[in-house]
Amino acid sequence: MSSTRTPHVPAAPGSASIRDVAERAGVSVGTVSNVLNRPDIVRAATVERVHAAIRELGFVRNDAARQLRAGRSTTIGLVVLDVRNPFFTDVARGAEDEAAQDGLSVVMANSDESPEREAAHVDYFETQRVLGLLMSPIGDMGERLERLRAAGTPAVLVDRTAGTRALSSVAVDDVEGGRLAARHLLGLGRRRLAFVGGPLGLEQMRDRLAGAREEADAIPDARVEAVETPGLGFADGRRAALELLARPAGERPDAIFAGNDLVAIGVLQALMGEGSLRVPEDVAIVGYDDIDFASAAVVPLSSVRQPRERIGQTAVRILREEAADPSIEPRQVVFKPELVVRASTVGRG
Amino acid sequence: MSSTRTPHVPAAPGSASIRDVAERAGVSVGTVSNVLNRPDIVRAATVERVHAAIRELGFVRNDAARQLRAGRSTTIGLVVLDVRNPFFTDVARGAEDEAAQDGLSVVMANSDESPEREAAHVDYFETQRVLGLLMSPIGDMGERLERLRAAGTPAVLVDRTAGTRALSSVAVDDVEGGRLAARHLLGLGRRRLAFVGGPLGLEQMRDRLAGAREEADAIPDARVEAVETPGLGFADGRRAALELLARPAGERPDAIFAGNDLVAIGVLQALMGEGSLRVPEDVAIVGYDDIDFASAAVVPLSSVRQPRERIGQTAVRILREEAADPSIEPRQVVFKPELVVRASTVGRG
DNA sequence: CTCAGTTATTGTAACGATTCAGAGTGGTCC
DNA sequence: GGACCACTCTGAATCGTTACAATAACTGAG
Repeated sequence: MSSTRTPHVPAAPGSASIRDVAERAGVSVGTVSNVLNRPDIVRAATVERVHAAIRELGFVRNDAARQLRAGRSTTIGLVVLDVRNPFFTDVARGAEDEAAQDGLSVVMANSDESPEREAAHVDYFETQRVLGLLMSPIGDMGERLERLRAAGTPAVLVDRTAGTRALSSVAVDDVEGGRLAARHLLGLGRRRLAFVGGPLGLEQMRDRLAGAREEADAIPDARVEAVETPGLGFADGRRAALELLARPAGERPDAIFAGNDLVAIGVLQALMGEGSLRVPEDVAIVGYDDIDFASAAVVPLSSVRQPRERIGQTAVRILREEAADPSIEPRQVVFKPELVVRASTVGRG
Repeated sequence: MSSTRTPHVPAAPGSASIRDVAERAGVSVGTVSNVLNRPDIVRAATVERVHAAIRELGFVRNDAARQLRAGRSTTIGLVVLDVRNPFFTDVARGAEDEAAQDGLSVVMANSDESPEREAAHVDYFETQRVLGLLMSPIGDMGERLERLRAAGTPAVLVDRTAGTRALSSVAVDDVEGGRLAARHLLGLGRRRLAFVGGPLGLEQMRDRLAGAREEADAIPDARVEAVETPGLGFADGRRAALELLARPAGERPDAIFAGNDLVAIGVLQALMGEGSLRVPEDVAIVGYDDIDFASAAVVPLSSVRQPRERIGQTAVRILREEAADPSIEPRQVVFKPELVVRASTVGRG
């Protein structure tokens, strides 16, 4: 062996390994690794020499090897329903900030409300042996995620309460959000409410609707009609609003509670544009999420705000704990939403 | 050695390795690997036996080990300026679809227009030894990307022409886009155009403005005034529009060309809302990007469309070629934009 | 001068998948 | 019956990093 020691080629430009660094600095690979991971146990002069070699060779740690050895990566996978939705980007931001404190990274994948894409992303993250998964699932992932958890990859549901006690989740009380919105509208004297959002297959949507109905049921002549949309985009809101406009004026709702702000803005524009209705005089509108757009809409939008960044932060914190100790009990955290009142319900001043 | 052969523990639930699979199926690890990678050279019965073992053990390939051996990952890193911008998510979509054809994955990172975050993401992807990088850089990444390329990690600039011949890029001809928009507005008889967008430090913005001016210069009494905004959001458009509204009516432009659709929608809302102006009668508006919102605005927006998904596709295709053959010449692809005419310039019907 | 006790460094065995030279089997052809 | 081929499969080496036991070099204490 020692007679045929490999010359270990000069190494392509940027692909120096720890071994090249060791050779250059005149130390062993173990020492280089120590400089990288526990510099405190290495003599200062040696640390300096190794750093010099690293700089000269442009050495960059190979994370694949590191992971292989460690068994786990230091990346957290985040699968969101829709990257375009500011709600999720804010959650992502909160998660990233929290993760960065521990030197963890967050990478984002977009399922775009497609169960197939979602499954593909989870597959990918599984092969990557990510530290854990943060997800707002579209399909029924419960069983799969429990299996993953058992296999050492914890998952935390985001913006969804776990259907099972076996998984952690960080969500916002959507029933309460629905109550807040409806209570506000009812308090303004509106009686014919419509909930515009969907698909109602989404738990969040069902809960918001249920909360609203709960409030309306407490008032004799009040009711909440459900206008289901296939998605939660801008265009879905428009379409739903056009449907409502097609009705005789007397049968239209006098208040609309939208499944999210994008839908609300779509509704708003269609009602004011095509419908020439006045908001809030003819119809009051409450959105959900309180995205930036909400306050900047033609008529600033009243909306139910969720602590988005805190959701991301909390989810990462739980994930970290579960990754460190798999036997820990799953936790379900539920935040309270908050109503932000603007001109779309109370007019000016 | 053979006397002390490791019992190789039953393996924790989901963490079976290729070795466990081999043992279970009664074949060698090499065969399992072949079943995974070149099933055609393995006897059908063996393939079936191995697959059964895989299913029984819930085996999932460890990508870190795979990468380590291969030297490169099969993941493409995508760093975008702003995940919320539908332009980038569409580019991402195009990239993902193209990549998926080759079994490659795309992961997205958001620099949020911060050079620090951008650098951190590039660092991360570098340690990951990604197959390549797709990015719309904010800071001056030229030098760094050239070094990465030399080290075997090609990068393709997206939505930006490379400042250097040493890097590939896929962009859209923004000067032409500016020409299209201005030509259209001038053709409608408008003479006092305003370009609303910015910051003008962004190459894209300068080019669009330059294209518009080029057209206007060909017509005696036409001119294009630049109204610079600090960013490209909704609110930036609103603010700029309010400024214009503050002027005496005679000094207001009769047509506005916005740096992107978000700005255009902000302008639109402020002009119609606060300003009570009619669009397009009093002021015609052309946006840029043709995002979904554009066609769904209060007044559907005329806009300059860029082939977003094709940009992503093309970028991946170039990246793949460069990854396969590092000596290949960098290419600069420039697509032509296209004008989509809607009610914000030509009114109804 | 030896021995214990630090402190700094080395060398090597993993981690899991892939690759590739080689071995075993069976069939065909002369 | 031997040579040759095709087809399957095996087993070991390898990728770059980390952890850990072993060693080396020194410092005082007795």
